[in-house]
Amino acid sequence: MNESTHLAAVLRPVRAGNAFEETVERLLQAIKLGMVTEKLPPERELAARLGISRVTLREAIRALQEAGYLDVRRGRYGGAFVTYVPPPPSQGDLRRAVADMGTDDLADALTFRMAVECGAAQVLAAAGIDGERRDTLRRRLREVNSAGPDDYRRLDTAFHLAIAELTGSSLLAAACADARLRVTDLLNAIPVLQRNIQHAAAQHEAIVAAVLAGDPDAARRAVAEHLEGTAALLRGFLA
Amino acid sequence: MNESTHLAAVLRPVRAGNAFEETVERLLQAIKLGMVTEKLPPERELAARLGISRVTLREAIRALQEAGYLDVRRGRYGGAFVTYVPPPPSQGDLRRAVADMGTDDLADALTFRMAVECGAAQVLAAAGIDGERRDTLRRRLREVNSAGPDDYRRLDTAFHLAIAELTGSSLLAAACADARLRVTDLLNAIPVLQRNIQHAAAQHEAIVAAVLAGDPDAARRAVAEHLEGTAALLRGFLA
DNA sequence: CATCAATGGTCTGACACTGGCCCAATAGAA
DNA sequence: TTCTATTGGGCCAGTGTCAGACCATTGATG
Repeated sequence: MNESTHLAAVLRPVRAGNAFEETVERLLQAIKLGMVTEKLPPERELAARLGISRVTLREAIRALQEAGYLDVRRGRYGGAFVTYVPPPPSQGDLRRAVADMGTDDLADALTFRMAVECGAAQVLAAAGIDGERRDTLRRRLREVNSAGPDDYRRLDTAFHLAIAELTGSSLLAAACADARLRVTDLLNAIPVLQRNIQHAAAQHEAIVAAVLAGDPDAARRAVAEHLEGTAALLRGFLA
Repeated sequence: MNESTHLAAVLRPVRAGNAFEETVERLLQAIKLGMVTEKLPPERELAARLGISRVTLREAIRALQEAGYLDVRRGRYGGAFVTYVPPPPSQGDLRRAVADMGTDDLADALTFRMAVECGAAQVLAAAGIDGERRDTLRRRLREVNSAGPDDYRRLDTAFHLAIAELTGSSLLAAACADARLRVTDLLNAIPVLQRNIQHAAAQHEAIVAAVLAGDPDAARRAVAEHLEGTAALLRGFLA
């Protein structure tokens, strides 16, 4: 194994696609994750946030509009309104989603998610968090644990992301968001069963308890167990 | 805290800069990390790897040539030869590097690195590795632990990256490479003391032992301790 | 009803980036 | 010496992207 082994990690493609494609992807994920429930920010603001021109953003919005995800209205109090509602889960969708990304990429994504989420929980537990942030974490926990099937995925995402964000590292938050994005389609394709929610709730409790107790090992273990459960659920529906 | 809190993580800039800038950055990092010690791959191949046009790549190479990092020669057996040699560490360089990135970004980078590297070690330990990969890991360990001050940083990078790569997740490998890149300039600015090398060597041994033993908690703890040591070293030189 | 502020819609000139093609130089091979 | 494969160097036409300015529409407000 010579030096070129590591080169792959550094000399990888500089950009994933053109600006238009990446923008469509981003917006689609924001919508599917339920992070934008009403309407998108104004074009000018959104373009600035995404670091692209308004023209490119508008092309992406138009594509999503034509695909039925958005309803764009002009005039004051207008905007790009989200019309997307998650489709009912089906095994067919799951298999298609897996086929779309390939089994290698699936393993990659699950491994990546395991690493960054465990890392985030561990860091947060090790650093300790102050009163206000403790409240935030507890609130997220309450929200996801009291969610109904419709809101569950969205609030689960919010909970997991909150852990990364509370570390104060935007790089870590971005990595966790990215990891979650990569499995969104898969999770959306499997049904949300009350039994699974309750099982996950106990694990969420354990994660929060470990973080609040400042126990990095316990936090790591709790997250690992939780994500293992999710992965097992996926495998179950695929088998 | 409404839904918009999480938006920051998803509606972040789509691209970090233009293709030229990103390419210069990539190549510079590959050079500084010592991953390219002799010469770069041919322009045509490199452009394909980086997913950019040859024109853009050539501009980046010319910039690095003018900055004294490369020596470009034409004709068969020509190419872009690396002329860069790491400058002697100095406190001034360190302070400048810190000032360049800002203290917030520094904390962000250190936190990010802690999370992803701990996550990688944990995942690798949990998954277990076969004979061939065990040998790879052991070889990397031997190399870094027997390195002299000149080669130390390069082989240390190789060792840390090997852990991420052995998980088989290219996303994770990329994240770890990215994390390392963000602290390269800082590490290059602090002197490599024999005492520090020996201290780190013991920690590297502990990491490998935990991974080979399949003990995720121990692996996590060993990496955390190691990176804490590095962070403390940085703080010490800054104080 | 007239006005206004916020928002999407459109256009233009400039620059960045691409893909492809051919030229120039170089060192080894014949 | 001559040939040849490999590599960097240069150029061009086409497309993507940008920044900014201006137009069009809308619903609230006075």
